[in-house]
Amino acid sequence: MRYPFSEIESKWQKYWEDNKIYRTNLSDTDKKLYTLVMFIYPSGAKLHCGHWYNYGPTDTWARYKKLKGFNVFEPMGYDAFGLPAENYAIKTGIHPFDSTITNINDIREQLKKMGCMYDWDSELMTCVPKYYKWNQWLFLQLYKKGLAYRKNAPVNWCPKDQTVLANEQVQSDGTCERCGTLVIQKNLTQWFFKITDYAEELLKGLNEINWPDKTKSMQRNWIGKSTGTEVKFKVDNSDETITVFTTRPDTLFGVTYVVIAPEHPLVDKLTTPEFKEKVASYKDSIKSLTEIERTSTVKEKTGVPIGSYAINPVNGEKVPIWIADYALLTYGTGCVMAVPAHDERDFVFAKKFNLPIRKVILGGDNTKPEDEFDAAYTESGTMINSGSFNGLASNNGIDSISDFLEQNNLGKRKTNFRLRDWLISRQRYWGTPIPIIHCPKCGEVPIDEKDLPLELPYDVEFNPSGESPLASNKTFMNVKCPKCGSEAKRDPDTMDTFVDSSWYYFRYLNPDFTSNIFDTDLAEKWTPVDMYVGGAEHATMHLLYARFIHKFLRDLGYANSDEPFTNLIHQGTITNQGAKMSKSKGNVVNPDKFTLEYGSDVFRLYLMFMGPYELGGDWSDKGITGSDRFVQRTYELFNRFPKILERVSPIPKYEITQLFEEEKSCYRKVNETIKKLDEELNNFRFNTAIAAMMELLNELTKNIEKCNADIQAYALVRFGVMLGPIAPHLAEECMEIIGLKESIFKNPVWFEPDAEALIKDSVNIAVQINGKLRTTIELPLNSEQSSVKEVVFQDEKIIKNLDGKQIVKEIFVKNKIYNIVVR
RNA sequence: GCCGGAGUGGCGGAAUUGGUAGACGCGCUGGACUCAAAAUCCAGUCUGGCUCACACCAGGUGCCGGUUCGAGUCCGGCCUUCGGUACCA
Repeated sequence: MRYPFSEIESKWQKYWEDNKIYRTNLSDTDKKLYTLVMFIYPSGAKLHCGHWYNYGPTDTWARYKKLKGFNVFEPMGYDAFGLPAENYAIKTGIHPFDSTITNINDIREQLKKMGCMYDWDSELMTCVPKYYKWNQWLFLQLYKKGLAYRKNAPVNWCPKDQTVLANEQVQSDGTCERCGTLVIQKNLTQWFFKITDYAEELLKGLNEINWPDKTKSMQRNWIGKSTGTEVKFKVDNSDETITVFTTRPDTLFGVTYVVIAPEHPLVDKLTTPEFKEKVASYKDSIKSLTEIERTSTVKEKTGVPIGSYAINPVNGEKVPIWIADYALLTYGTGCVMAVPAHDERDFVFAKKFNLPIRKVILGGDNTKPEDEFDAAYTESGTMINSGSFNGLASNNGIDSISDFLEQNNLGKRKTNFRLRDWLISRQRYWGTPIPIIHCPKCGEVPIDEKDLPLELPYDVEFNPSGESPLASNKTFMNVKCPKCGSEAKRDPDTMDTFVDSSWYYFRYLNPDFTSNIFDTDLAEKWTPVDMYVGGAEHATMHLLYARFIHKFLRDLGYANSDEPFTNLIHQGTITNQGAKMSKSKGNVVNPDKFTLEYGSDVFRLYLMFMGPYELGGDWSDKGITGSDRFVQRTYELFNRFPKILERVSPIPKYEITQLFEEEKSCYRKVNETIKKLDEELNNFRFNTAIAAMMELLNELTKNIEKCNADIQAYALVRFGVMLGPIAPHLAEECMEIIGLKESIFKNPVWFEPDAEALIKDSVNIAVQINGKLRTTIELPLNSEQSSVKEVVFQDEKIIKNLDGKQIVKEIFVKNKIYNIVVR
């Protein structure tokens, strides 16, 4: 009979739900295991293959741990605020709240049909006041500590989505992470979270977590710590001082000009009258360029001198001051000392504008002071042309010159980070309102915590106008100042949705908690998250923000750990014809097609069997029949032994030497599979785990009929339990068929392999001549060299191959090879 | 440019510390069952040579070189490809 997946899957899903099999007892923290997947964005596109690939295998891991006796907590929820719902509303007129709730209801049904062991009592969504109230609370705590602040700054603006974006949300080609539109720069007053205060700790903490190296290194690069020295250059005929940041103070004597970012406030002050016009027109010319064009490494560098001169603090030399597009206002001091001889960018610039190049380091191929360069020498070496520092190794020169500068108050050591503060305001409707009132008299006034939540009004004109939709809602905007009572305005912006996701894992523990952001008693016991699984695309966004907020909450006394996610795994990306699946490309594969035809166990199995989990791969449904056949054959196998457990009770261990051949073969394979599966599942190697199960099925199909009933029961029970994580519905059904009375997930059990069954009595030894395989011989396990040798030299093929040759050496590796080296 | 991952049959992919390359699955070929088909089951399937067949021989893990008795695995130099990043002083 064909496996009736549809009835059976709904039967067990109902059973699991009715019996609350997956309700986690959070008060039992012995062997607690918090397994989490990145929560789902409830778009109209519903569950796609990528979600399945994330959730299915992770649930297999969670179920495996559950059977191993862990108290597993595996929740699911909805990252429900965000742009797509609002864009959908603009297009269709359907309110974001309504479409989001509809989508959530649909997606919940889809999720339940996947058959994951989610604790549905812990479900949460971010778009409801009982959740986002705590975003506002969190904002206020950050505000109190000076970590939430407003400033006017050049920001990334997406013309299509009509909102600002964080640096992290702008892709490397300068386009919007969400919609792919080219991002432009705008000066706006925006809210920031001061993540930079935690830069050093965010960097150090990476050493303490078990995350993919790639992700850690991406975060390291993103944080971009750089240690160097700030050097003060006096300006000739002026009281102003230019402070530059350099990582190479050892090249200070090689400075031949100084560059300031064109937008730097000093530029106007230092431009001499005769250069005013040139400078103004240069600034105009780069204004029209986007940040990306301006900072493109391909583009030729441009710049103009501004007429004044800076004085090198170590040698008193006057060098011209330039403005150039390659100096960035947002990094360091916005001013650069240029050393063309030892910096690539300065070199190219100096060549182009005929500025002097002075060598101060010798080393490598660069051995003669008078030789001309065709490229900058950026390595270390011996210092020359550097006054009293001549002859010093430049590596030491870094310290010596820094010391000199600090002692003479000409500069100081400084650490810079590439990381910028997190821009969190968005000029959009569908998000958390910012709990600040702007009073003409008192300025920024935070809302009193007891007045939270500040609810997002339902009736809002959300067509994009470049202004926050909330601004047009008078009843929302107009408010009395809580401090002085005068007419004031609310902040019209909403928060970046990454604020929602930066602490949601705490909230799952009790999503209905009302007296605080989350239940801190539970949080202390259950966080950090033990295993977090989600896409690598969040490496420098969500995964960085969550670490920051976690540390902040810890500092408030709300968490007792330093990091939110102890272990992290990224599932690979499933592509279609080489391209990322996306609605706009029209290459999205709908999982329903397969779950309706084969059932969710088969689909889950197939996704896991495709290849290594972290690699992903290109979608193809070619092999899904293989997973289907595995399920069919398994079902048939169990149906051959109905209620066998009511007739016999296998003992935990059999003496393998007492079994006859087929029994021995089944018994051994069962125990080998337990061992293999244990290792593979534990390490997210689902493809090889399933291969092992297929091997076991092949073995049992072939030999189980010939075994005694107690061995049959022994094998089937183990096979069924191992099936539990990888095909849960099928496993429950199979176990019921053979007479188990209760769900294996209600009374979790996992079998240990019988060590004696894993020891083979004979092994194949490869016999090689000069490393080339000539034959294999079967011998008892652990045969010594002398006895192996005896057999080897009686072998016809070996005798033939050795004919006329001189034996130089023989190499023997026990149970593996016997290699004869000849001449 | 820089950082990281990946290159193995027709395809997805397996291979402990270097020790029998191609597990498992798909597909394909042949056979059984069937009036026939589907499904299922059995056998074969890295390439080339030779053979009725078994056997046997040679070659083979992106390319070139090296270390070693022995390299898919280690080392050096490339090529292709997929991610990330973009003048960060």
